[in-house]
Amino acid sequence: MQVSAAKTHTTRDPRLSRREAKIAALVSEAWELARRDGLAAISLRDLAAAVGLRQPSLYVYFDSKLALYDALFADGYRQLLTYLDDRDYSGTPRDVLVEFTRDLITFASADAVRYQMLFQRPIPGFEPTTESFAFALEFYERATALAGAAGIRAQTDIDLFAAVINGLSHQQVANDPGGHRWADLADRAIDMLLASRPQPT
Amino acid sequence: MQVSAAKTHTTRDPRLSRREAKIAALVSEAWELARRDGLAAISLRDLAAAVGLRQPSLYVYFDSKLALYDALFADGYRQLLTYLDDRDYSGTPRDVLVEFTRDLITFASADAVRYQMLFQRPIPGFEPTTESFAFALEFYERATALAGAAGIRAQTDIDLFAAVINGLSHQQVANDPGGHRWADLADRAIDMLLASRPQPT
DNA sequence: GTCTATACATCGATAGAC
DNA sequence: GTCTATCGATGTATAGAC
Repeated sequence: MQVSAAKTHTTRDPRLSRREAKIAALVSEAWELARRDGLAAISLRDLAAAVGLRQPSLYVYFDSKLALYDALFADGYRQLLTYLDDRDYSGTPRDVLVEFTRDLITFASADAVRYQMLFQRPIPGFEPTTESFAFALEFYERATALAGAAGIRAQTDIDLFAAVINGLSHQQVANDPGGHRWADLADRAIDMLLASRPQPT
Repeated sequence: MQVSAAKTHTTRDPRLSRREAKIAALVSEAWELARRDGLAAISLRDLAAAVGLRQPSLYVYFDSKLALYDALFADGYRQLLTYLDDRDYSGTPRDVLVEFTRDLITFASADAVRYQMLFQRPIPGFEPTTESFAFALEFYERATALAGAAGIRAQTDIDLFAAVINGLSHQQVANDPGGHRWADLADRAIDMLLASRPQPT
């Protein structure tokens, strides 16, 4: 958990990789602070202190506070994609979709603040950059691909699917953080979604 | 919209009611500011200026900023309950539940910030007082009563119902504010929920 | 109830030395 | 790349006159 990479690609340049390691440490500490005080309440002074720097030194690594949020956004989605990579989905498309749903709820439930950042956008004035948003798109493509394989293809079907996944995750995070009360409803939820399609495949 | 009452009961004392009118105006202006800058970014200076006061004068009406948030929380639920009161639900329990769901999504969609305050709790450190939370409980009782009448009574059924309603509202607010793309899915959502119960009534 | 004045903390960001 | 020093803004809250 919380393992992060500052960039997608690796590099051999020792100067660059040291910089990236520092950025990764800053991002990791920022998650820590956000879990303690809330995302919006992260203070650059606290963050700097947590890694043994003074606050102005952070501007070497982030142009602004919004740039830090952008790094968190990208990092969160990178964590999500890695988490999904590490799972191997087997079985019928229906079973795969159930597993995927359960995993997603579990991932959300493991870190409320991260869930907030990825799916609720609670920072007024923050919009992810195109680069960071690409990770979000990658996730949505994977999700719709799995749903499509199980027969959820019409736009209204996808809308309803998205709403149910989102609702389950939210209830899990808000009312039973770290638990699995709503994650356990994943199979029922998928079955009812599949059964509700106007014209079955 | 945004019509608010500072207290549930009315009073004949002209001094008290003037005070209440002022509080209501402050709450209404606070919603306005929150829609502009976000809930967490409400500034007491701005709020005071918006009603022709100086910032310290607000402390005559609210003991602290959290007290203002508490007033907003209570006001939002009062708006929701009033909104539901004004609708007359007729037909089968299933039809009533569909209407209720649609209304809820519409209400949420009409004001993203209000939705945030009532259902997402985005202010770190803010917890509603028992008095204000009573309005929330009143709402949840009405919702579970309507769901129960349609046959949603088991805890897992209620959990799934809550997740679906919540997910539909969230998607509506986040992706189509003011629209009805997810509100239109209410009847399908209710039917699939009713059909998914392990043991039908 | 409203005001002025102010205390006091915290914040993001910049300038410039080293 | 890191630092000290500091700016300028903003924030909540209180004291005390009127």
